[in-house]
Amino acid sequence: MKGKKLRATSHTVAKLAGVSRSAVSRTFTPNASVSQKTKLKVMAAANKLGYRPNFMAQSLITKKTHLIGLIMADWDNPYYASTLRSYGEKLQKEGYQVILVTVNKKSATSDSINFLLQYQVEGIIMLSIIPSQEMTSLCDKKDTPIVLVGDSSNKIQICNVNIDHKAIGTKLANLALDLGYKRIVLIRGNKKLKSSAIRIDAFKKVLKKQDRGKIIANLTGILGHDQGRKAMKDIMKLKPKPDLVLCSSDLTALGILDGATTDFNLDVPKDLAIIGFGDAPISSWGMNRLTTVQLPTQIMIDESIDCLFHQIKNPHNKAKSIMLNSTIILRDTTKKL
Amino acid sequence: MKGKKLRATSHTVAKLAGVSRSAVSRTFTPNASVSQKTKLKVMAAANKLGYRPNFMAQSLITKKTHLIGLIMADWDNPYYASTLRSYGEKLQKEGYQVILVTVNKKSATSDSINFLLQYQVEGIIMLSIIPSQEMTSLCDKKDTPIVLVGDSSNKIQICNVNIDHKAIGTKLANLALDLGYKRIVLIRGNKKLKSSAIRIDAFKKVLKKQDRGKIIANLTGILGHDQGRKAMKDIMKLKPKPDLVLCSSDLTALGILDGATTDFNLDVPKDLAIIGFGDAPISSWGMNRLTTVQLPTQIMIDESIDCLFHQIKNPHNKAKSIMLNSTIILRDTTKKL
DNA sequence: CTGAAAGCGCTTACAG
DNA sequence: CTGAAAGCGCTTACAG
Repeated sequence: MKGKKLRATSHTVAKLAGVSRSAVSRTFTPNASVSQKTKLKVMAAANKLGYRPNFMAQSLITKKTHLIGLIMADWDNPYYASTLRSYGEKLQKEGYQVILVTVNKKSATSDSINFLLQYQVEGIIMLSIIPSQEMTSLCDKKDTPIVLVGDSSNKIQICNVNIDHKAIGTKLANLALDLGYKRIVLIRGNKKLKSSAIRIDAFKKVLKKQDRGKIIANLTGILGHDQGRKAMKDIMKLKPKPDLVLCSSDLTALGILDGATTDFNLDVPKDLAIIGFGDAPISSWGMNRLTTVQLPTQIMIDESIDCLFHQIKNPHNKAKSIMLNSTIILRDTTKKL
Repeated sequence: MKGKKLRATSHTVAKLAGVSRSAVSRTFTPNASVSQKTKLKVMAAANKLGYRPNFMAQSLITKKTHLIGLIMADWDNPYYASTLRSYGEKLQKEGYQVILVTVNKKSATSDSINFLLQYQVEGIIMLSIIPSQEMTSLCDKKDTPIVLVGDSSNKIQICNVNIDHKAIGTKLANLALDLGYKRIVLIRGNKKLKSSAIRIDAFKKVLKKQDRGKIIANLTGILGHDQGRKAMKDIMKLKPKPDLVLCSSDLTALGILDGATTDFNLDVPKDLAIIGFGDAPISSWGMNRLTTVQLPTQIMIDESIDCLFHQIKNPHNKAKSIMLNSTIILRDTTKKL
């Protein structure tokens, strides 16, 4: 007779403790009006039965699920694990749990949002998602706050926390010119990402304005170490030969670096300079020493959470976007100034 | 007058469609008995109102939340992002969503489990968690299946999917001896992890049995690139000097490698050989080329999900643990055979 | 401080 | 195929 023991409910506990269900509920509600005496009785019964309130039932009444949806694409990024961890820890500290939805770029993000809304999440954070109008109107209908981290879209009214890509593009161009680079290759991943487009536009604008330096190739669809290393083969065929490769990700840059040194025996930065983006931990390890752009990751996380909570607490708040500064870290894959 | 529009419920939809709430419910239940005609009416109303069933309310009746809890520690591992992604994708494909709980080693995992149980998760997967009796008895009380991935414990009756650490420890020892290494340093992270303890025991046993080779240091509490690189300084002080460092993680091994080559100008593997564990992507990049142990990561993920679903479907199933084989990958940080 | 009652949004026998 | 009713496990006015 290993019959399934019924799960303890407030009813069971109330019966055992000899009180009403209300009393049980109050015992588990902070600052509710219960006498110490009944509280103790209820606790004893609850412990005996292994009872804890059912959040699902609770949420039906309180309208609070304490659930935040996190939608992530672009998983190839090495610092995504730590980003995710930070979100998890911060959100947990605030008393929220995260429902994680993974999305490959092709799949419909709208479906994920719909799913999350059915779980009555109190807010949604989207990382590296290319936003669409449809997605946001979904959340609008349900009054669920949403914040987009890492890509912007002027067409969409949505709270967006992002790097100031225009500024960093300009900075990068000035650096490249100051260091004397003249034949530049641009490499990035998904060209639909607004962020990199903005950065590159700003970069180009500086070259044009100063009438120095030239972009001899503008490669897209290349992301990660292996694709970078492979792309290096095509880059070697270019003539004139480039003197700088500017990447949209550190991993890609490290692939280029590997290709250049291991496959083609180039001297970096003498024969070819490389600049990454993101300052992944690996980029500063012993032999890599990549010049790159350091992102204020922790600040982005904090700001996006603040932004979300602000919307949760003030439902009729307008979407206020936030722009963050990033810094170029000079290491060994570029010439010294 | 931007009054909050009330969320659509089955009631609202029913009224608009001119049918009963049952009809609405049936429309959203696959294979329920509804006529095409009412279904269409309901759908029209639902779309107009932006209605979708509330999962929380639904779960109260169906006893299904389609939620799986994922508890992770040990986030420093670089392949954790991809592991997480795989879990997410596979689980989503099966119609489940994941609630992610992050845990630092110190914090009480029991609390996380309690939390997840309150959300009525249908199962829990724990990654790199050091299990305790308390945790499992919690799940037991609620009849919630749990599977532990990546660490075992003989004291605990729990479904465990893990590498056969004894076997790989033996293999590693035989390899080390075959390659002629004699003065070996062992490095690992948390010494409470049963897995590495088992591996090391098996390793030692071979040395003892063959009466060859010697462990000249057994370092614990060292995990990740930076700590590895730092540990290399202590290793250099050892005498006699070691000829092999065996690490419990690729990242640590890469730190050792960086320390050896960058900080101490050693020739790897001539002056010092290094073996990692895990075969992280980085380990095979251009300049690293680390000899390491390749783990059947995808199989572990698949097996652990299968194991969980099996328990969900057969509630009275015994916990059957699974042992997986791993393979040594010979690259450039050890001598050739 | 306490309990009976109503109700959150849903599904599921039940009777028609 | 359809609807009225009961009920999932909880909380929250309400009256005492």
